[in-house]
Amino acid sequence: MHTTLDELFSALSDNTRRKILIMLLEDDMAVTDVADPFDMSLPAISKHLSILSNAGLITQEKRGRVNWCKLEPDGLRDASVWMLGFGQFDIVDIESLEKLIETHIDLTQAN
Amino acid sequence: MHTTLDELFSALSDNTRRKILIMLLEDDMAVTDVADPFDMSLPAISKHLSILSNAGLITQEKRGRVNWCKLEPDGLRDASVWMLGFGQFDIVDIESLEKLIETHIDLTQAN
DNA sequence: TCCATATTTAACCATATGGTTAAATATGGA
DNA sequence: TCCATATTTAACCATATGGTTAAATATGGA
Repeated sequence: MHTTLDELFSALSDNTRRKILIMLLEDDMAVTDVADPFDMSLPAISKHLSILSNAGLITQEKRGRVNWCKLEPDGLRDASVWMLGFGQFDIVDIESLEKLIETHIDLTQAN
Repeated sequence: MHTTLDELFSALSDNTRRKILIMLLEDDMAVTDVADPFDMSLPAISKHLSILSNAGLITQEKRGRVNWCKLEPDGLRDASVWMLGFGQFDIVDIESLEKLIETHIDLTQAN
């Protein structure tokens, strides 16, 4: 799925959508369940979800009546590649990056 | 300068603005010079620049008639912290990250 | 002093965005 | 078959966004 950086960053520029992404980090969710914590109508959430889909940040799979929303792990890739490729590598200090890498390696080896 | 993630991602969601940031990676520039490569009016560029300022991605310093635009190195920090903290660490594969870190360390030691 | 240069501000416009409510659609289950 | 549940679509609305041109502002320099 080819999406533009415009779509990606724009999808990320809304706090509701960022919260949804974080919720989906836990587990796949039905649209109704995604909507639950928000003080907002179901159609509004439905629209946010299609924006996230179009940006490649989630996928949706309809099983029966339920449309399951699933985080798309590679969705952020283009955005982060842009940011890293941007060259301002100090965006995160080296130390915490190395810590993250170690964590990642640990997790990998735990599998 | 406290800016929201909304402002940050939203500022990054426009290709003109991303191009401007990359231009400023080279060197500080006057507003007129920033505008030059774009097929767009000066006021339009001026607006883009204030959006980038408000998002904390650049700073502007007026010297004489000229308003110098300068990349704000830490501007991307909050956005990238969000993306990394998001947990999907595979956004960039470990290998290229390590390569980047090495490059960075080389550059640091070259100073 | 007066013109040129650099930039922003004002007023405007078309389209996008993020929300609403009401209606439509599709599936599940008694 | 018929109602309930899950979700989307349609129509609408207010405000934001990204552009325009014309005018205003401020500084530099002859």
